[in-house]
Amino acid sequence: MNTLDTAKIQLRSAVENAIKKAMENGELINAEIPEFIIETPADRKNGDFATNAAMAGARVFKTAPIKIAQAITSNIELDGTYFKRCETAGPGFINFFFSGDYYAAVLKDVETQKENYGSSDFGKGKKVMVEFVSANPTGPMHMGNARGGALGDCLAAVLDKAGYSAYREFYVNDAGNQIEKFACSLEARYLQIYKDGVEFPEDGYQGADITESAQAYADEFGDKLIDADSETRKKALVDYALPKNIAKMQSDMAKYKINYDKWFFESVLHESGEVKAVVDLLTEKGLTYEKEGAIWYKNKEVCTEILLKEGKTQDYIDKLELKDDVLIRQNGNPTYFAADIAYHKNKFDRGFETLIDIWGADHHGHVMRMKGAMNAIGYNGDKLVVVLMQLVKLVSGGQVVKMSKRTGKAIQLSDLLDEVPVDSARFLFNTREANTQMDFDLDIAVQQDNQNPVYYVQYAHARICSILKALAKDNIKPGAVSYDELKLLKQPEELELINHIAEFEDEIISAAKEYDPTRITRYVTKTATLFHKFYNACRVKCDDESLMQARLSLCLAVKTVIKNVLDMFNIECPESM
RNA sequence: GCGCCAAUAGCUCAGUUGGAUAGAGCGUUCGCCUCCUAAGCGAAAGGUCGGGGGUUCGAAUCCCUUUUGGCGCGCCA
Repeated sequence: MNTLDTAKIQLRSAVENAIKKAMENGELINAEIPEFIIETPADRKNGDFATNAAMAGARVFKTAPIKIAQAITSNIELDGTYFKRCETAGPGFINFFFSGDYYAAVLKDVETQKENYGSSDFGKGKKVMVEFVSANPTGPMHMGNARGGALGDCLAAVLDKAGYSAYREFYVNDAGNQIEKFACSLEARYLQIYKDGVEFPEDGYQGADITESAQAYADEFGDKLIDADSETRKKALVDYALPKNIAKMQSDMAKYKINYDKWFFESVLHESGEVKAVVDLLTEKGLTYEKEGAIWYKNKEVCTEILLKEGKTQDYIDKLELKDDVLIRQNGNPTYFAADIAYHKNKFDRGFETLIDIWGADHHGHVMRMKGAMNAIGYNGDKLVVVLMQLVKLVSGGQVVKMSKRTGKAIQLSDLLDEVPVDSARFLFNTREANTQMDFDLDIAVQQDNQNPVYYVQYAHARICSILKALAKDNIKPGAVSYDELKLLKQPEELELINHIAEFEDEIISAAKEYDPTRITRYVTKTATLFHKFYNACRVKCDDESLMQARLSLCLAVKTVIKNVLDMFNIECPESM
């Protein structure tokens, strides 16, 4: 239990006991203790914690909030807690102020836990899979994949820190319709090298990468496929181009410092019969039917049931115009949806308790039917969490950048990594919540200065290291600091910084609960800000040796927090800049 | 047409289960190194929280309605 949580629990029970005591001595009428909250006021001059207990109790106690607040404060016992005093304020808030023991205890926590500070067993070791990026291997990765990569990787890191066992997976769609399209596109581009008037398929992939792959094959193997039959030709081209594309994705992800536990190939699901098996399973459950030569899944029926359970009206459901989905096409090939059901079943069967998918927001229409399908085959759809990610626009000089200056083609992830330092990209993509449209400012990302938040944070760390070095030169080393010495930290900048450090573990847990790693980049940026303020207000190197040791201890705590965040996110944490 | 997401300072965005005078960065203006890294800090200016209703002690936050933008409603993935 961290010090902050301990303090909250102490406070809640102190308030409840005070209410009971006030009822016993007749200052309040007998009633059930109302539900109340304990929160951190926006303005710290209103206390370190505040409760609305008096206002919340106005009705049951049939008394004005201010009078209830007075009854509580006159009966409250704060001895033995991390609080030194309380006061009533405003419309009936009761504000509580930490004692010096609290701040000292926080710093001792950090000192004891070091690289584990911020970690918790909140997740109880549960296995969680984060599947992210999963870009189509028929073409290069784009900006959206860059955002998804940073968000997914850092979300997994946050989950680990919060006590889950996170697993990173990339789903490679190396089968199905898009591979057929890929093949036809490659074939057309290949033939166009040697013949005039070869038509490009209407729904083919237009990208220059297809032309380049066809050309690369031609450069290496010449025109030997011209007279081959189409199937042989397409297979040869795909067998040549697809592994290259996948290898490129793998090297790009490695460059982006993302290490997947597994690259899962869709083709495996087809070869193993899992796709067919899941269709059979749905059929056994009476959830499929044949129509026009295809096998359909009763999506409307399944989703309607879910929505009714959620309390939605039939009228609402009717308006949605839910449709059924094809699982096996007229031509006998399974759809992406069929394979995706099999894939998610496979994930659950591997023992993952929660599946987190990071998808582009353009797939949101797919969420309900996927959860429904999980329910339909006997799993819990609520254990599939889909984090939707809105589009990202690349901006430079206030203008949206659509093309790479260097290549003149659509911006790719590899172009981005050529221009922007990896740490900068990883951090900046984690400054905006997934579900908001985002402008990625190229100008800021390439700057190695104060405008770039990642450098701002790193600078705070380097500054601390510099202080330590400067003091070491004078033979001053951080030593064992006593509680009493730590209580010398009384400046507002010192206390605000310690308050913030105390919230680290809770912040990680909140980020894990909300599947939102972006909270942590904001948290660590605030940590840096508060440190810089402290640095300007208080000198560490000073004549009072006890105070110096206390401040040194605070510096070390900040250093630990920043390092723990940057290490967690796989971002460099330099000792000098 | 129906649905999902968004709208907060000039710009980019925070704002916790409804709480006290709505915040930060950038930009603008003015300050701070004889002293541990000025890649830093302080101050000023900047707001109809898209509009309108409602719920209540109290709303940026919850409900209804409306406007504007992004996205989705395939035998595509």
